[in-house]
Amino acid sequence: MAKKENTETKIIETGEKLIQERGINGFSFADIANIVGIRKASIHYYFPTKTDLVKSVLEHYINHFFTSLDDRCYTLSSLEEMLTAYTDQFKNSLQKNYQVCLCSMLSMESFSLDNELQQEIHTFFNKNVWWIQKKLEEFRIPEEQASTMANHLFVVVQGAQLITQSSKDISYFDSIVSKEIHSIISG
Amino acid sequence: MAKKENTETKIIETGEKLIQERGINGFSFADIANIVGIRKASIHYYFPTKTDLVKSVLEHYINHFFTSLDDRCYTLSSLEEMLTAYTDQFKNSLQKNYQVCLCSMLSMESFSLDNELQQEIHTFFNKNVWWIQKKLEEFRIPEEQASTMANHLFVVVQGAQLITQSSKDISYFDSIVSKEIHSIISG
DNA sequence: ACCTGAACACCGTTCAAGT
DNA sequence: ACCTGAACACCGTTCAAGT
Repeated sequence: MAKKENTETKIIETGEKLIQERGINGFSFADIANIVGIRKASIHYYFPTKTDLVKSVLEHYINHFFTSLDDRCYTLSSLEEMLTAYTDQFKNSLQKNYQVCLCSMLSMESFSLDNELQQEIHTFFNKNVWWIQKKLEEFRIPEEQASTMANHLFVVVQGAQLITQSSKDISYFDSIVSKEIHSIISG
Repeated sequence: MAKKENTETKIIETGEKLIQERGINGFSFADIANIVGIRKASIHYYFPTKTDLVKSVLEHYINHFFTSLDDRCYTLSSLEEMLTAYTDQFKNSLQKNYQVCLCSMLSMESFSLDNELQQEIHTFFNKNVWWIQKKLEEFRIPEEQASTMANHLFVVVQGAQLITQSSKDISYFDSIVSKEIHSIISG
């Protein structure tokens, strides 16, 4: 499937990058306009309000997140590899100018979000925990234990991301996350 | 020591509350001016720029954080009580309109911060881990183990805070944090 | 010492006008 | 269908002017 590089797609991809780096209130339509090469008024033709843009960016992000994760896991066989593939989704973001998971950033800015958006982020978080738990159960870990472990790994990833923002030290993220994965594998 | 309720203090306290709720780019000087009861231009007499205000707010927050924590622990005897006193600092914030730790919010917005501010937040985080580690060592936990546990508890608290922002469910914060404290006490 | 209105370049948003 | 300049009320910041 060829990538459609139309204006709308360029706006969404630019918005995604800017939100992950700066947050919803940390960039302007003028920033997007400069990067995409149009005037800021033109953005409103595709997205009447900033909220509309955020909704499209969120949909694009969530879809890509799980698609690429499942694609990656299809080639893997061990639980450790699959959990690492999961946490690498976040590590790869951090390696792109310390970008954080889109939903992590939006979650901290929930005051600026309407109820629908807050609900979608909450659902994404639940889907994350659910995804990890199902993987653990595939490898014969009992449901209750798998649920606790999944919640725990997810929380650790979120916290490690947040701390990396000020430390700018990705090796701290690596160390804390791999310790967590190891404790799941061996425990 | 009587509390000096002058204009400067009111601006700092209002700024602190607004940053913890909305983030640095989620409120305006007009918001502060309305609450404090002055015109927005007057704020610049005390704080020439928004960065200057954030620096004062940060200093006020960090000082109060460790002072009230140590005051609290002075009356406690068990490790579990002291660790709970630590995590209650964050829980108490969440109970005030889902306010997050000031430095957690600022850390996610590090793009909008100068190097000095980023460094101060990093230092606050290190002080947190250090504080937990010292408490564990006071209760005869060996240094290396105490360091790992301290880092882990801190990361879990940060992640749980972030998730609470979109779930608006403080009992999730409670559950994940108390599970962590219990695993330290019994492990 | 403390406060203010007016001005500046910016922001998101609207809209009538262009192709 | 797609883009734009101009206008609106807002934003942080500056400054000359008030007490």
